[in-house]
Amino acid sequence: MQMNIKKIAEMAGVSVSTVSKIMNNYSDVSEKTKRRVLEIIEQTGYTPSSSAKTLATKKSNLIGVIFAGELNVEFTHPFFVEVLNSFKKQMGVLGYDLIFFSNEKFINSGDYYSRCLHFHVDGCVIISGEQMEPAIQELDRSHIPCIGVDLELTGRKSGYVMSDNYQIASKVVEHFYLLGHRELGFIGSRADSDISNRREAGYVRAIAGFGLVMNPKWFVHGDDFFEPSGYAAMNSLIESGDLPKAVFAASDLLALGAVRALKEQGLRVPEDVAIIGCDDIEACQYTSPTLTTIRQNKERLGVLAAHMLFDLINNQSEGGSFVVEPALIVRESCGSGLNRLNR
Amino acid sequence: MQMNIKKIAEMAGVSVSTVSKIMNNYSDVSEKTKRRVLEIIEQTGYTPSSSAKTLATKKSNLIGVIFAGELNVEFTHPFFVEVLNSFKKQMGVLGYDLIFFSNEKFINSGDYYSRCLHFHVDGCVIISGEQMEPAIQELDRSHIPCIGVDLELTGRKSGYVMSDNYQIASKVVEHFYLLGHRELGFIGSRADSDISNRREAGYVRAIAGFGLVMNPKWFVHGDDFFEPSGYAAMNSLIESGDLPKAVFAASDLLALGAVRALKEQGLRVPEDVAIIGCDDIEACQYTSPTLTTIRQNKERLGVLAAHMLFDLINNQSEGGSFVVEPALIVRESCGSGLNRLNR
DNA sequence: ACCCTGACCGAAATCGGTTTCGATTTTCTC
DNA sequence: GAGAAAATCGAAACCGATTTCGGTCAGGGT
Repeated sequence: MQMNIKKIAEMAGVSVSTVSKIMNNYSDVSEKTKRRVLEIIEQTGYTPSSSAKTLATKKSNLIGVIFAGELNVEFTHPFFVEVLNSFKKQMGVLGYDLIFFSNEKFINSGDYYSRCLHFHVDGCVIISGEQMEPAIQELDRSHIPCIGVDLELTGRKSGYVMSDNYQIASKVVEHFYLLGHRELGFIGSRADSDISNRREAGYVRAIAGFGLVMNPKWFVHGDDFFEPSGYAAMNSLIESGDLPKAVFAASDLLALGAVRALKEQGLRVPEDVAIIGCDDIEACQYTSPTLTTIRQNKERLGVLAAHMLFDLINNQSEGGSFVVEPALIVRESCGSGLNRLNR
Repeated sequence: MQMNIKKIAEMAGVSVSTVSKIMNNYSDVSEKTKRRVLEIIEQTGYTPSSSAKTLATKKSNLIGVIFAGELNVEFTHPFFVEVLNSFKKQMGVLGYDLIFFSNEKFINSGDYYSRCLHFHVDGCVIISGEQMEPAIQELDRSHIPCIGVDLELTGRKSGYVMSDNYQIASKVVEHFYLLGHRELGFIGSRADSDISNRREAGYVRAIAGFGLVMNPKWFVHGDDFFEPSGYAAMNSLIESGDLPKAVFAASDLLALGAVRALKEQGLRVPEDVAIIGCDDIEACQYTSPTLTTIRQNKERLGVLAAHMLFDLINNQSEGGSFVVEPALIVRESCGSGLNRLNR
């Protein structure tokens, strides 16, 4: 039988307010009645209704999760999924559950702000990597605490986490350089992808920094961060007849697609072309050749996002950003640079 | 400024009830006042509070998502992620949002039923593939509509979807058989994995059905459905010095792990050992060799789960199950069976 | 002019909690 | 043992919606 606070109160012979106080650790309840009431709560398996509680307190202990951007990443992108996993776990220990807004109900309207109000979420996390849309800006500027993952939110109650994309790029160039490569190519996502652009900009800068010249013909772009885009991009490079000796792909999936295209044409990785990816998703370890990549600390990104959001919700911070350090993970797709590097 | 129904009513010069009726398509409101009120709602961007609505109606339009089982699959298993993606999309068009319970808050208590009541979810989907835990049974037996994905729920208000695991196994054996293989091995998940066991049972039966003999030494098990387990399992097979000519792995990730182990020992796939996986996750297309596998129709599983749940919620069905047909996808890891088969 | 009928609208109870503040009881102090 | 302080408890307003049911009013029929 479905319980509510009134029934509990009756059974215990106390008032509704007393039961409520007990559930919320008020101090003005005697140990004796507290025990008695808790006993009954235990027996009946009573759980307070979240909607009633939310209605009364205007707090829901719910975090909205938004996958922004045109290409519906949703759960398909391994990088975001891993960040999300870590975020969910951390948010769980902080006492919050996650609610995922479906985009289908409001097709093209994407009115995230309204839905945040609708559900009374205490805060939300926005996962993107693409350009900022108006609907997101509205949220960013609102009073609702928001954390962007790979999305630069600058509102008063907002913050974001991302990896240092410039450092990512410069680590790649350095590695290529030390391995003796001077002809560096790049495979990115679509032109309006903020993250891809940062990596490209950092790459270009690092190339100059090492005194190399960049060849625009070796810079190609796919439609997204997924494997087929990398495959297509590398094929276009191959067809041009002018291949660089080393290619940095803005995601591991792009890199994997590039490798597949190369192999299909009978070209060897790393002997003919060296490849470095980005993210360090699990698959990197299982492919052949295993993929040299830049690791983004996905677990830390998730934990940081959770803590920043928590602080924002509890007014213990004013927003801001956290940029986490990437790390070069040397595997096979660039040759055994290990030996040379460790010398 | 945050709106509520009362303010809207005042601004429009009508009563609260009238506004509510307009929001819910009641017929006893004149076109004129309806237009006037809608105008104001539009201008103010008013969205009704879900908690107040849920409190009053006892419907939340929320679906709880539960990852059951000891090994925290969460978002890490590509198969479930794809089913979930499709489920989320379909549930979205039906007007529902998803809420993910975190396990951390109630460590080891896993009292899913209470949390369903707490959030007033209209139904929930339980993703598993492992054995049934008591906390799930409680939910299954409750009045809350539940759909299991790879989990056999039999309650009065429950149902489940899964692929036909026996057919999966028999398609594998048939394919191996037609390719001329007579020595068939198996790599499964842990012994208490329901799904793995079904596939194994079907495999054993099919082997007998083709008049072959099964060799228990060629049947090994990992700890889960992930890559490292497959790697370890294949290594133990290799170490035994007695390798089958063909191996069916209960998941693609297991299969990929097995391939990696084989390659590491200088063995060739498919020349030395043929491999078939299961699920047809995206990665199958990108590995080398590409992986022959049994495709589970993940999109259909998700859509079916959504519709079954919807019907259950609206009392339009009495539960039951849907078993979807698997399909053999021939790629490289068994050799070019294509030619022989198409003859 | 009167009654009847439908169309339209609103008052008020309700959902299940929280929180304030005053009332009552207990304990303490001298 | 009286009075004050502290501890304990409950009445009632409130959160923002829904829904029932009765009231008002316009217009049509006679």
